[in-house]
Amino acid sequence: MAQRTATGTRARRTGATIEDVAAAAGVSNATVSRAIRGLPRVAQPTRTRILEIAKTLGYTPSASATGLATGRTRSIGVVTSSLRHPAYSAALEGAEKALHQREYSLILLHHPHLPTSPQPHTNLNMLRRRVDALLILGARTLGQNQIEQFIRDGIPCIVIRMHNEQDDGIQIQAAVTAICHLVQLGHADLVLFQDGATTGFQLRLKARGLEHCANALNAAGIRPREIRVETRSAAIRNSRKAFSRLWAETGPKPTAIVCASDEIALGVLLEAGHIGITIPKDLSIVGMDGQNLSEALGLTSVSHQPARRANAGIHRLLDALEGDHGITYAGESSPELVIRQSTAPRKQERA
Amino acid sequence: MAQRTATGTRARRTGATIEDVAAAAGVSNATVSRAIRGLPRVAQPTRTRILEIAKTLGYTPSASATGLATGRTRSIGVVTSSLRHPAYSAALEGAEKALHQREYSLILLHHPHLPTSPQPHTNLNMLRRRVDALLILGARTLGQNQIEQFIRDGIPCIVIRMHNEQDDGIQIQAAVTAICHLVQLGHADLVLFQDGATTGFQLRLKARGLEHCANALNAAGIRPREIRVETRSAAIRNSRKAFSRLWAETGPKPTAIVCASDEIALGVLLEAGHIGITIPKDLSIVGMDGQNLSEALGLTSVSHQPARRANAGIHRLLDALEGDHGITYAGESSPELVIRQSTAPRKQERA
DNA sequence: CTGAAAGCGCTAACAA
DNA sequence: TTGTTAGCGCTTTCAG
Repeated sequence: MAQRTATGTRARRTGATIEDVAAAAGVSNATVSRAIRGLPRVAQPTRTRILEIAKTLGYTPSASATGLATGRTRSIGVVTSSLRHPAYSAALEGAEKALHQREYSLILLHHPHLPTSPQPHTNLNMLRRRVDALLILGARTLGQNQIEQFIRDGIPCIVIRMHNEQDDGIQIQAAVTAICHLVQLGHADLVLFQDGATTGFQLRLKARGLEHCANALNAAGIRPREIRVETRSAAIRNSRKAFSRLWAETGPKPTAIVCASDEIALGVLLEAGHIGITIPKDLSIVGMDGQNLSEALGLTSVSHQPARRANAGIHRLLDALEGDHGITYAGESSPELVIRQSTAPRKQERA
Repeated sequence: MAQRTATGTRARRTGATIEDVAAAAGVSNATVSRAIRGLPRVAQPTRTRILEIAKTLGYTPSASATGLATGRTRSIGVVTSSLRHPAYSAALEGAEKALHQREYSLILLHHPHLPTSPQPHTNLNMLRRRVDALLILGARTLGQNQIEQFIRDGIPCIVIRMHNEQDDGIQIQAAVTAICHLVQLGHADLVLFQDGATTGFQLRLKARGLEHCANALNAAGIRPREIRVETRSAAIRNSRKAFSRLWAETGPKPTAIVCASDEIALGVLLEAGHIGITIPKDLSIVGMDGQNLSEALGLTSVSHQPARRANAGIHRLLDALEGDHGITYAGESSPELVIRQSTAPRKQERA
């Protein structure tokens, strides 16, 4: 029997220990340990008996003890700069699923990055001896130095870039995907409703080494107009206004619009409904990274698949951890187009 | 010096231990332990020196070792049935904040409840010896038996009810709040856009012991009409249709609408815009539990404040844990009305 | 195939 | 004020 009377008052009611199981089964705790974890050197009948007794006693190994003995906590930290943004939630869900499946636990840390003041590594320290590895949601969530610090401490890190960040390596791909879809539908007069922060589309194409893409568009005579929507506050309202203004302009109306976010798309949708424009007959709209909203609205959109990417990230992390090799850098999965009801071929009536 | 060469191959690079600090400071590890944790029986100069050395060495206590020694993991499990729903995200955020502030870590578990098949306590077991307590998001997330099981094991649990559940104890309060607001604005012809699952409003009032409320409404000649919107799929679209149908009816139009969810409100808003109804001049709309969306839309709404409630729940849990007393059952904070731009006094033109 | 024993890093009496 | 010591519950050699 385990001598449950700790050294004083620190007795805390705790479940059965490995010793209880060992005693009940008439074997040593070493054998129980092997049996429970499915390790080889245990006779089949012994194993069966032990497992049964363990179940009867409701035995669950103590994470702390295992952790102390093995040096691994079997838990992974997930650091995110947002819990409200749907894309981050999706990523979190993807990570949770992978972790749960592989029987790791997920330690969540919300670490919003205030643009001002390079806040010190606040309670990131808390993670140091608590997790085996780190999944970081958002490229700007942790500083490069902090990440290197962790890695130096033997904690592997993977960063999942999110689309709403300055670093638009993903966003630009998504825009290209959306445009391709529209061009295939015959649209030529496109306008891009961009997030206020981003720089010119054509410029970004080139910066990303996608000149061929820019050239192709030019060759086809397609030169998307760009409109900046201030999204810091009241994205929806600003988007409505921008669309209203656009539509009031003289000259030919665009036949398709690509929106840099769900909010922007919603604003366009609302105003279009108000003006009496029928979607997608009169106008095609593509949203971006549509989570719940664009599905509910029937909005065609291109998704960055945060859930899938975070999921894959966790698997890479755990593979590295368990295989004792470095992290493998699988190619990021590219944005995926989900076609719903807001896009249609261009009207050919008076072509 | 800590003898870092473990019993064989299990050497895993790990940071400085308490012994390293003790050796460097020329004291025993017991003293270091006291110094670091701010316990009393340490001389001030010694403490200062130790702290400094600890910092230099980058010492962080091992959670496993502390856990094993104290019997408490200093981490709390948060079980949620949804990571996508904004209200759950908000609750998660609230919980995370409280936990972080009190230097606990949050172990996240996603446990969607499939209505079918009473799934066994899957990997809930994983939590058993990993957390000191449990915060459960959603009344239907865990079975009563599972919760009792945990409590029997010495793991305190608190359940945070969420508004989108059958148990509408909160939802009904919210509806009452919304109606009061509208009545004060002079509205008398209200309609409730309800979630498909819920039962009659008046009935629920009575079931909740709110007869006086029902009576007051009757006395004032206010008898809200109720419309069920199927929200299982395409809530927004269904809500649009329902509103469109309502408006096409002959007879007097309602002057205000209470919506049981954001999606429903959005549907109404979209269709109202389409028909050419001006909000709030022609029609007042109140949403529910508006997270990001209703703010962006300028929708007046009543919030269940999941973040605040989860936050408070965590604090109660930790107080109980640290004070070694039971959980105190503070009254749930009631729904809060947030007035934005979608409600206005009833037009008095032809009264 | 099984057991004995030595830790993992920290805490908390108790003694000094 | 500080040190000594005995664990916390589990893993993992190394011997049987």
